[in-house]
Order: sequence, then structure tokens, then C-alpha cells
Amino acid sequence: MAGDDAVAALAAQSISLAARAESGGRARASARRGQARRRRFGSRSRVMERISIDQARAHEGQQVEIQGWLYNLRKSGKIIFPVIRDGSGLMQCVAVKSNLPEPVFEALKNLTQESSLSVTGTVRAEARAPGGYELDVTDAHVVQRVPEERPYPITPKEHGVDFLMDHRHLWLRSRRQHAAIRVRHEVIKGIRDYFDSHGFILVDTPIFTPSACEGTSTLFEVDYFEDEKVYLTQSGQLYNEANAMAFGKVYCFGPTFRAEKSKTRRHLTEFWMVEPEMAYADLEEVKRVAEELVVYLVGRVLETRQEELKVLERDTAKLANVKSPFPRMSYDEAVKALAAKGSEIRWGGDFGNTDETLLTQDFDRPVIVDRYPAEIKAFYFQPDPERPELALGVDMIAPEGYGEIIGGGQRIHDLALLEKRLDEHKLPREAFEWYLDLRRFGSVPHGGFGMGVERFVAWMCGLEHVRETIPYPRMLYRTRP
RNA sequence: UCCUCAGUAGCUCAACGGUAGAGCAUUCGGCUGUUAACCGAAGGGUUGUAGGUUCGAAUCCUACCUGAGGAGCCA
Repeated sequence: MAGDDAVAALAAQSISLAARAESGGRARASARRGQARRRRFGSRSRVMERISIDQARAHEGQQVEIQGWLYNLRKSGKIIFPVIRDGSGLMQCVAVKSNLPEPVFEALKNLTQESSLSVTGTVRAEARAPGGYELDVTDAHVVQRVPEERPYPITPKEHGVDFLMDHRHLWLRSRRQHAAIRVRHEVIKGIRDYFDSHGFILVDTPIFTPSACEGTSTLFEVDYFEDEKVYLTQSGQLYNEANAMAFGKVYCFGPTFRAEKSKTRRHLTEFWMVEPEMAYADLEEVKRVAEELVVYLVGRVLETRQEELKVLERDTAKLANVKSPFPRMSYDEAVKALAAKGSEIRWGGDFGNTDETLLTQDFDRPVIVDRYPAEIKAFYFQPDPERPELALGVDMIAPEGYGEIIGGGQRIHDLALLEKRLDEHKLPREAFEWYLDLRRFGSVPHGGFGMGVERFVAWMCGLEHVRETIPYPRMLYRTRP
């Protein structure tokens, strides 16, 4: 109620401001103020419903009000077509000069892009309108008119990456960005639904951490109080292991930070990661859950976000192939396959981006690779019992060049072995005492994985770069807006 | 950190050693079914910065700044 009053007051104020700019607009402004006042007292709310554009279908033939922003305006003399967006969709409106009070028609006709306004009118099915419905305008109220001295910078034509990134706060209003963020929303919701319905408990891990998971070179350092240094987390995994020993099956889900000086289409310095961890789980169970999650998420996006994928011009046939079982291979087999394809990889090296693309090019779904050389993996991986030089780690590589979307594996549960590994990696024992406790008090085999949300969403959307999958991307040389 | 490419009107680009131009955006005019509408007109520039070569530099050279793509590293 208080919100409505505030909007009405703002509308009245902005109309009087707009009217001052017109010559002889004083009487009209006063008339408009009268309308705004009647709205405040709700005299019209009984006959007219305020709807969001995505509800238009259910209000065919009815008089409704839409509150939004001017997305585009096409003029043809005495008939104009303002396209309004309200966050839920786009609605083409039709304003005919002969059917409207002169000031209303003139205000609409001269409106600038992204000016905020509310329009009232009748919803009508119309094949010529994008979306299938349009609004025959009977009244309109401009809330704020964007002044022409400084027009909205993002025009309907093309723009470069630098310009769009500098205007990210406005770029989010565009259709493609809207679609990508909605797919992101669906993926995040899907992740939560999957884990919540499979016996997992959300137990979030800290963002400020006292020490590194895997060495300090890729951590952002933060000044804490009294000369203390802390770091922004790059993984919740160590805490996840403690949580799994407390709750059985857990997941954490939040932002993570990597101070890697990576400058590619797959990297952000701040990105979201979901990390499940399961007590009594071995490598095979980790692989099973990872695959089931991915199949579920792809199916869900296809089911609920067809409109968005269409806007993004995503070839959904490629996503429809993503079903169980995923092809699986060992690191050994992967290296052989890559060598046969002409890669320069040698046993013991990690896969480069071109290697990842080569590995997946023969498949229409993600590829699961496991049992990597222990040397190129973190200290906490359980060794393969048959070949101790291998770590029971697993990666899932998405098709179409989207790269590694999941990394995980089985963790060391033996105290002596874990102590040995800490020494080998020259990690300070005292910082890991609490972590070692997990092997002292009822240690069990366990494992889990991490999935990067942005890479997954980029794959779903078919985007060239992960920067469009997060509202405000943080990258090597970009921290604004 | 390294390699490659690019900085010209608010935006996207052209001009490639000889007076800086187009489309979009903005303003004005026209159009009653437009679909990034269309048609006509106007305003809009220290060509990223600093040096250098030249009669003359947006254009050639050097350094720097900014951005993009890639490598390594990673989700």
C-alpha cells in the first residue's frame, strides 16, 4: 500500500516535470495529477487489474494495467507501437491517435527508450504481435522520461563487448541477457531441488578461510582484524568433509574465488560452485551422482526454458542427447585416444583446452574421465588401490568445447596417509589439525565433487563466454560495475 | 606472465600518406499495422596518450595506456 502511494506520488511528480518542458502544458499536467490522485484512492482498481506481461494470455479481452519500461517504439503517423518490457516479458502496445486523449498520445509518441511508464488497455490476441498478444492502449502514465540530452546508451543495434561490459547494469535489461540469467536461475533451482530430494542437507562453508586448500598462489588475500590475514575461499571442500561426517550427505553452494590470472572465455575470478560430499561414498558413487545431476539439470532446462533457449538461438537437439549413460574412460585411455588424434599430450600431463575438446568431439554428451596421475592432483585424493600412482579423481567434460564442468573424487580416509601427503606437499600441519581430526574420529571412505554453475549455464545457453551467465562478472581486468 | 589483434561521432564501423564519412541513437518533418519499421533533414570529432619521421600523419615508427582472443592454470 505504501509502495503504491510512493509510485503514484512519483508518477504525479514526474508528469508535472515533463509537462513543464512542454509549452502550455500546465492545464494538462493538472488534469494528469487528478488522474494520479484518483488512482491513489483506488477508484479504478475494482475494474482494472494490474498484471505482469507473462500473464497476458489469461486476461484476453480484459482491461489491464502494465508497469514497465519502453523497450522500443515504432511510429507510423497516427498509429504507434510502443513495445513495453516489465521484466516478465515484452508486450507490443498499439496506440491510435483518434482513440486517445491528445496529451496521452503525444507523450507516448515522443517517449524515449527505457523511459518508465504504466499503460492501461485491453488485451487482444494478435498474430502480428510478437508473443501473440497486444494491448490496445486507452491510457498511459509516464513515471520517468529518459531525457534526450542523455539517451539510453544501449540501442537496438550492435555493440562491442567492452561497451556492453561497462554498461552491464543496463545490459541486463536486454533480451539475451534476460534469457541467460533466467536459465541460470533454473539451473540453480534445479541443483537445489536435486540435492534436497536426494537426502542431502545444505551446510554452507565459510567464505573467509584461514588457509589454502591447495597452496596459496591462487587465493585472494583479505586484511582481517589485528594484522590477521584471511583468504577468500576457493572451495568449500575441506569443510564439506567435516559436514559429511556430521550429516552424511551434504552440499554447499555459494561463490568461490580464484586469483588465477586466467584470461579466457571460461574463467571468472568470482564464480558459483555447488559441492556435494558424501560419507561412505566411493569413486563409483561420486560418478553416478554427478551424471544423474547433470542429466536431471539438462532435462529440466529443456522442459522449462524453451522460450529462453529460443531467444539465445540454442540448438536444443544437442542438449536433448544428454542422457545416461555418459561415456567413461580412464586417464590412461584418454591419453591414448588423444595421442591418436594428434595431441602432444604425454602421460603425466594435464589436459589442455584443445585436449578437452578433442576428447569430447566424438560424443554427443559429457565424457567422464577418472584415475589421474596423483602428481597432478591435490593432496587429499585417495590413491587407486591397484595402482597407487593414480588418484581416484574424476572430471566431467562437457561437449561442444565447454570444457570441465565437474571435478571431484574419493578422498583419503587414512590418517597416516593423509599426514604423509601433507608433508609431501609441504603444507603446514597445524593448519590442518582440525581436518586430520576427521580421520581420527570415525573416519570412513568418502567423496564428492564440485560443479561450476557458470560453465554449466554457458553450455546450456550455448554462449561463447561465461561472463554472460552471471549478473556481474568479475574477471582478471574487470571489477566494475 | 607470455603471444596475437584492436582503439576514429553516444554506439557499430569506413577512410590506409593529401580537406574525417556512413548506419544506428538524438532533434525536427512525413506516414493508421509497424516487426532491430520506413522516407526526408539537422546537430554531433583534439582519430586512446606521449614522442618521432614527413612539406603534410587517423594512416608510417617507438613507448605507454585500455580492451579483446588465446596459452599456461583451473570449475
